[in-house]
Amino acid sequence: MHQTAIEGQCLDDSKSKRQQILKAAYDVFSRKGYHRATVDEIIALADTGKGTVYNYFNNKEQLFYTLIQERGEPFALALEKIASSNLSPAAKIEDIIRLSLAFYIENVDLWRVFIHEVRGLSESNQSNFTPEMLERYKNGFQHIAGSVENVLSEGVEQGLFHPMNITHVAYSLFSTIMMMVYHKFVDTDMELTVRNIANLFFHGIMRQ
Amino acid sequence: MHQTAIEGQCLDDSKSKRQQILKAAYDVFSRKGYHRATVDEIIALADTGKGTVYNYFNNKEQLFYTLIQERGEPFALALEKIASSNLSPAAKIEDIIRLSLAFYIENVDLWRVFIHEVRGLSESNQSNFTPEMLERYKNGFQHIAGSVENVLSEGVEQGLFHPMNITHVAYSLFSTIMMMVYHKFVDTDMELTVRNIANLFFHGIMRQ
Amino acid sequence: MHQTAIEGQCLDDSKSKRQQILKAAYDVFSRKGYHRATVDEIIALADTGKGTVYNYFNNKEQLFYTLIQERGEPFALALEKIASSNLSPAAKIEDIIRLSLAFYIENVDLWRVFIHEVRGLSESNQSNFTPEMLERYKNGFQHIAGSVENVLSEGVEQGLFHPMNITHVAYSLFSTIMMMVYHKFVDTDMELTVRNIANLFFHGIMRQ
Amino acid sequence: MHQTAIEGQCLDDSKSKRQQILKAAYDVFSRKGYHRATVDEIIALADTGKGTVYNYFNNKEQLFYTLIQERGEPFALALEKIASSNLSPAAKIEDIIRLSLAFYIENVDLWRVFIHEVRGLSESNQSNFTPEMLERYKNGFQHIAGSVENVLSEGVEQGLFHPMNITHVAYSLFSTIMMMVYHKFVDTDMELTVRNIANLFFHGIMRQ
DNA sequence: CATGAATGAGTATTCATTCAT
DNA sequence: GATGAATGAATACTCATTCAT
Repeated sequence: MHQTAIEGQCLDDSKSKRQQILKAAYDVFSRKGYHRATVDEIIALADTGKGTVYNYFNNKEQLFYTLIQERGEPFALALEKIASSNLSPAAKIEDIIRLSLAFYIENVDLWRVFIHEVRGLSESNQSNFTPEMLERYKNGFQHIAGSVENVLSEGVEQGLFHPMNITHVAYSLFSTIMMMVYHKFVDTDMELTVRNIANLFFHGIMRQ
Repeated sequence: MHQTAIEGQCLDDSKSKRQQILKAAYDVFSRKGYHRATVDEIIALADTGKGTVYNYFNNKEQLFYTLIQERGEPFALALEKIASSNLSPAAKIEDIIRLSLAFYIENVDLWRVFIHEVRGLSESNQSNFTPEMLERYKNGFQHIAGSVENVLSEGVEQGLFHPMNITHVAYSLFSTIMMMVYHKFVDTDMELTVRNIANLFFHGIMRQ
Repeated sequence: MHQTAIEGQCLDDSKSKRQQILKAAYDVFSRKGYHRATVDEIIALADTGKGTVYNYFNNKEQLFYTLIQERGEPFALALEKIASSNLSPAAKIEDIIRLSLAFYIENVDLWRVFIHEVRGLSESNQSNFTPEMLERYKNGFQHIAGSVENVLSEGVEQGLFHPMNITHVAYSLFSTIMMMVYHKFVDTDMELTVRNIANLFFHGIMRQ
Repeated sequence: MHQTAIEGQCLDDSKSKRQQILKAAYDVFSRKGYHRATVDEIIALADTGKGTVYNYFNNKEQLFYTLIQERGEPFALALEKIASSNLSPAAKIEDIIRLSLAFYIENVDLWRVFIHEVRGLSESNQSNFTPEMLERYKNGFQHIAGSVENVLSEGVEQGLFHPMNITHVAYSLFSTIMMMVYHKFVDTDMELTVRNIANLFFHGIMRQ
């Protein structure tokens, strides 16, 4: 288990232990869901000792949420960047669809677990999440949906979109995107999928 | 708990035992999710003995899926009835939205659990489900979505709807409906919600 | 593990499971102390399944305190009976010494563990002890010492004993008794030990 | 934590490291008892690294017993000095009571832990204690009690004290002293407590 | 010498399932 | 059929100890 320090990669070694664990945890949580995932399986995959996991994470729950956080934050930031860019609202929506598809394809299993498990974890909070952080997590992609709402709002103001309940519509878009990934409906040509979703979302199914 | 064995009510009793268990199971599974739900809590609520559960159901898993089946089947049948009615495709879609909203409102928690759990079923199949049953469950609302696909198909043929991938669009509709319920976005005036969803689905967000 | 129900002792069987566990727990706790004692060893000795322990007791801690309670209560009652009898104070003291010696000889190891562990268990109270009960336990033999205090008080009032701090003296007597047992100083002729302790306690070491 | 290795203080430093650890260990063992005490907490208090502890002590157990030894030896020596002084037996006893009270007040928590833990040492002897050392420890204050026995013996020979089992009586005295400290019965005016104990010990409770 | 990251043996506890009554 | 006492496999987590730097 102790690395026979042959090569000179020792510098990032300690850093990589944590990364190894996170990577393994991602695998196992995605495949098994939160409850069926066992720490034993994670350490077997991470090729590490059981105690090491608990050196880096307080408990299974925190390991899980660290994973979510590390994966979700860059995505949320990228979304915000699109929303505040100079593109037209319609172009922004297309970009958002494209980015979201890519993100969910990468994280679909973990995200599904997250969306499911985040309920029912409020009380048993021994993790060191501040209540605010927990709230943020509990709202799931609410934070993420915010960016879309801004774009929709912008489009309505410019008279490009119909008046609407922007929150509902934003969530509708995301639910469709997640569903497409979830059911493996995404074409190998992702651009095609982007256009299909955008089309449905922009013009609906009805002729004229 | 101990039946004061007067008489005559035995038939009723044994029948209702099963129903009591299913009702209790619905409550507990909905509130706790599959893994956090315990047989102990279910029998406490059902006011029955632990062994009795195993007289009617092979195991916890089968109890869960029996629940799904008993709740889902009437819904699927009602959908089929709408799909094969004489209404216009658009009117059918509206009826389907209305019916589905009502169904998910009634079953949101259990269904959420179901959608989640059905994934982890492939690997550890110690249950006595035939592969076909499993397949049917794994497809989740596939059966249900079929009815919508038929309506969409009909609309496209009649030139009322744009050409589209009917499967994708059908699932998109359902994902939006479920999301609306899931996030408690449904108005007290349900009819308003029905119209909003139908509007978005028929005409999209874009003006003109 | 399931008893091949040959004989007709089935009636007290369920009762005896609990008793088997308590007996085994007594053995192990006495020998190993609270922390070194393992549930595994207890069940091995009790010839029972691990779950069975948790059917009867909430956790290791409660198992331990149940033991203490079941052993200590009869002793406390017997002491009270002596204290409120018609004997002379001196005769009561002798009876108390005799009874206490017998009790500690029987329970020395468990009691030593108890006296030690009772500190530091106040906070982690997930057991279903009421705070009052816990307080009673925390005070150790305070309850028990009360009976002796009453007898001493009586003797002082009758002018038989010197004025004294009755609490301190009562505890002194018990500490001597426990120490005698603890160090296995008790003669095979217990009556001799009783007289020796009583002599020291009544007249001290100094001539005249 | 990281020594800014200036110089010259290395000798002092390494010496004080050991002392820091012993001091911290005393604190933690006293507060938590042997089992609940963790090496992690000790090093946090000692402001040192985990490995350092194992440079100076073979293991947790030896750290504990080193502590006992370093604290107990000066006390034992002081007792011997009193015993072999020119004072009268009664005056020696009073001095011994005074000294012992002071010692136990200072070390009550650690000593309580020690008295308790010394029992569980026989079975699992993976420590590097020689059997003789172990025996010495197991006898607890036997070494200490020896001094009192000598004084008692002296008093009996001089016809000042009743004939008695000197070992039992010596232990009785110590058990009372320890109990007084243990239960925080010691007056702020310690001299009063000394006199009370001496009185009880010399003359007993009975009038005449 | 000092350090602390890595380790894994050891443990309490849970809970689905069985089976004798 | 109904029951629930008994069961033990499964699992998260702790913490003393090691060893490469």
